[in-house]
Amino acid sequence: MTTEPQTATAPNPEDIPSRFDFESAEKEIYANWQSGGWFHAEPDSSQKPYTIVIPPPNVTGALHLGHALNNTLQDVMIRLKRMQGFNALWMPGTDHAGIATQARVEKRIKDQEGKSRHDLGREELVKRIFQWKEQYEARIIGQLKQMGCSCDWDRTRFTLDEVCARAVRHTFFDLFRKSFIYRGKRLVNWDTYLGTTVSDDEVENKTVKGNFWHFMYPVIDPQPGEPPHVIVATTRPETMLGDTAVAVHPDPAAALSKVESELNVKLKKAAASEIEGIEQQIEALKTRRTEMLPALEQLREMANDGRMLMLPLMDRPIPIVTDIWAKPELGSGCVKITPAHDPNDYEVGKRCSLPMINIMNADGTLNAESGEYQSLTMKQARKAVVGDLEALGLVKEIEDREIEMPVSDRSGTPIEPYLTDQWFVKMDTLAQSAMDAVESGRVKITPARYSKGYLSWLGEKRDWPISRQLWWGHQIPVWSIPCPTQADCDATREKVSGLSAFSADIASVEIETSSEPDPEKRKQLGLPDFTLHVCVQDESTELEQQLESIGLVREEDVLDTWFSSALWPHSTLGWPEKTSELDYFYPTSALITSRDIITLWVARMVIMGLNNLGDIPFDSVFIHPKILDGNGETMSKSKGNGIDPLDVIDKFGADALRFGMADLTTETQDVRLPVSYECPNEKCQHQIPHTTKNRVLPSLACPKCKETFSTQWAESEADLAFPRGPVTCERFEVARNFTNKLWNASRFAMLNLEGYSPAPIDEAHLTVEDRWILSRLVTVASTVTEALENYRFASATRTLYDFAWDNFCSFFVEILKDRFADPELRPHAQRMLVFAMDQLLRLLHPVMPFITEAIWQQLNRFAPQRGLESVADATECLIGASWPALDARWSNADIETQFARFQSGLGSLREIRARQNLSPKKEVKFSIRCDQAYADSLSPMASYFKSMAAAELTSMGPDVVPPETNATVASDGIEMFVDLEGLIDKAAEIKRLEKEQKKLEGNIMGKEKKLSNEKFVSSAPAEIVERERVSLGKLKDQLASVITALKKYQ
RNA sequence: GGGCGCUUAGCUCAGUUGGCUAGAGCAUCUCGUUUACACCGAGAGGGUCGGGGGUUCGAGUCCCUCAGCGCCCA
Repeated sequence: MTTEPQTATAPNPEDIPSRFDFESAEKEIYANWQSGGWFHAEPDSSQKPYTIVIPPPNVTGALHLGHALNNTLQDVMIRLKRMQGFNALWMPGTDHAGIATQARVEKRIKDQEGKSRHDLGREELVKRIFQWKEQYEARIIGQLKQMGCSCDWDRTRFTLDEVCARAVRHTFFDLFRKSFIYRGKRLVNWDTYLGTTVSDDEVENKTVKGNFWHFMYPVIDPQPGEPPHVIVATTRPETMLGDTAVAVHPDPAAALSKVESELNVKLKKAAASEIEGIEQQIEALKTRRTEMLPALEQLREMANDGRMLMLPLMDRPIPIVTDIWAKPELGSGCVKITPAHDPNDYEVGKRCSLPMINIMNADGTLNAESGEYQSLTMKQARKAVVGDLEALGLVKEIEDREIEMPVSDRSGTPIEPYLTDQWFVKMDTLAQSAMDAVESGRVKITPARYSKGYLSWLGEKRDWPISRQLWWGHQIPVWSIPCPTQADCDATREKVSGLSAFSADIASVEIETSSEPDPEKRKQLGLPDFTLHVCVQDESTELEQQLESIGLVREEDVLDTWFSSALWPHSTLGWPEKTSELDYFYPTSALITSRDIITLWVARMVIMGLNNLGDIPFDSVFIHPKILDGNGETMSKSKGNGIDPLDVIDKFGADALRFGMADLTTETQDVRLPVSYECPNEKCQHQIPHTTKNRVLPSLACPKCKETFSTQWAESEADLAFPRGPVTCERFEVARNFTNKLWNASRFAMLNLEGYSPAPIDEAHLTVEDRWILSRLVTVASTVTEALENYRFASATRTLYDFAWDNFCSFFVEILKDRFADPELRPHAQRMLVFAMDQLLRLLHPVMPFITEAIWQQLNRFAPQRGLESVADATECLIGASWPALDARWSNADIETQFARFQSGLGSLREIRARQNLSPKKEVKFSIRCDQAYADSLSPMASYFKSMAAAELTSMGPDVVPPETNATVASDGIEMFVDLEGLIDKAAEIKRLEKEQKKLEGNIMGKEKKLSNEKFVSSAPAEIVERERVSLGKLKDQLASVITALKKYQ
């Protein structure tokens, strides 16, 4: 059903700007999409769902180009699926990002007000962080909107909001009740500044200058022949206060031999430059064997005899133990063991059942266990300990040495290994379920190689430490009470179990047995035999008060951020409520993220989805490349090399940003994006490449024009007053130029659509180029669809770019110019142009939604009804249009070959024109000697040579006689003669022919060699051999023709 | 130490299962403002596919090895 055509009158060229004004268009278009409800999805059983949950950006700060990439790809998929008729939901939201955000806000408060979090208190700090969150959440969402992201904003979630909090409580309760959650001691990375644990991935190792101190520990009652001291070396002398043993290798001779043989193996393979160093090492080992081995073996015997050392300063007897951690090839061959303050020593402590003495308070000062050094900081203690040992004459040597120092990523302070109580999730069963999901193919990871890391990480089944000593996050819903004795424990348990919550099964109790096995020691340290923990499912003031009145106290710690992120695919859909959304949209369809959080996040979502719903969270995971800067470094906030996508949008437009992003999404794992500032001074516009220094400055001076400009980091009024220097990158220029090309193609259409009348096309009227563009459209549409559905984004963008520019603009539109000039051909030509544009716009929409929508609206003004075999009203918005589904019968290889002949002929003509330096207006005549079939296939396009190469085809066929003075081009079994009477530049022509001759001879030789190789002819597939033969024949014809032509001039 | 990548034109990258003369964009050079577009058009130059070995009729593509770079996990 169509209404009367209403074609707008043609605009004047000056009515349509020759550049797309993306700035104003983007805002308006986005607002229209939103008000049209296009982003919102409701469960609807008549449609298939397609769901993506956003990797929630951290509210730590603004988004950078890495996020732009991530979200572009998601929006491309969502828009594609929406057009394909799916009920597409893109679930948006943000992540509270525990430590990262708290650290950032704390630092800000410290800088601006000089206050610590303890000055503010928990409630006030959380309030402040919430204010920060509001600000950055708004900014992040604003950025996503400007990028064109079609998220269902009505459903926006935050990992700390009520819905998510409820999901967290229910999950925690469930795991607690299944006894998957426990509390235990663990050596953690302690940030003494923030007063919290930081995870391994938040620790950075720095190489700094330090010392290696050699101390002498006296032997208690040395027997005759025994040394009076044992020498140990350390880079952290202050930890000796917590030493509980000295270790020596159980078989030093064997250990030395092993090292030596390893060195010998290395020596054999070593490069010349390394040989000397390795030989020296082997020599040193030999010396060591003769000089030190007896002493080490003696120490080993002493250890076996249970001999003791006196720990200086503390006057504590400590044993000599044997453990493989002691390296006989290093230092004295003995190593001091501080189990509570060193990860390796901790393992030794566990192996040798050593006491673990914690000498540090949470704030980094020393505690009562360090005797008279109590309340010094670790740094002060170092000085004091070294000084005191020197006074005692127990320092043997101090070496200068470079040491690896772990530093907190968040605060920059050195990490102290620290033994504390932490909550854990038992991973064995849970991890196995997530491994099965990927191994069985229920969750498909693309590119497949990333499954390996996922599986091997899960395969370790290491328990997940989930407590963080922070205030920003989900507070652990556990109330605890120490029970000194079994009797206390039973009594408390009885009291607690009597509460109504227990009969309602919304609270659960667990008993923790003290980790200190020695009852005497427990008494000494005041440790209870048991601790009773109660976990409460839902927030309940009443129950909490009841528990507290019994004497239970709530755990202060909060949960690891990833705990709530792990629930994201179902918590956002309302779980644990049985919502219709959950029922309809879960499991989600795709998860698109970057590789650094495959284990931290992806694996845990699979675990939690399976645990909470018994189903995987998503069918498919796509891991996209990481964006590196021009120096090959990953973009991150801490480095300051992250680029605000809005900078790019301001300069190039959102479509260019998106196209650029999709275009660099190949299957590689990283991609470099060298960026520069552009001097905003109109007359200068100098490009200033980013360096490690200038990329973090709030303002800088242009080295060329010396004018100062501001950057994205500008905060002060003074900096903001300077003009903003945008960030540029070649990739986006290419993309921007592409949008402009598209804009102008549509501009051409608008200027030529007056009098457009919609009608189904008559196949009889289709020209070769019509059939060609239709055939190309079928191929391009299927290539793009297949590429996008398999996450090959760059392949899709390149196909589209080439098609739009090289096929559509450079040929189809160019040819149409001739046809528009002819009133008889015009109506059909208009319909073809309209149809081709319509299809192209649809194909480009997922990647470049704004400009395609803008052009669609214009096209709707001039050609509201369109179609190929039948005509229909176009949808009002492109976002809601259907994905192209052109009948495959339009695909036509013969037509494409036929058209390729025209293109090749045109190319030859243009090349000759350029070589001969003919002015564009100078018309030439040419003829083609070819068989009749070829002539017939080319003749429909003969007239186009005139407009596209200023060349007139005078004759074509088998009997063509070349003109006296001509330039000859032979290719594909034909000869083309360009009449150059009175025009020829002989030297140029000879040069061209000689070059051609050389090239042909080279190729012919290669092919002849190949074909004369009997093995090739007999082994290679027949079609390959045949292809080579045909190709050789043609090359020989061409060469003959070139030689004939050359002879004429020589 | 283990794992995963990368090395192709001056730069940034394509190159599905080995098979026509290894491609693109930018940059460079030449020509051109013809009424969609100079954010444009026409043309050109530029590569022993990191080195070495192997498998094969045939290797940028598969295998081994060496070198350099990056990331992840210890």
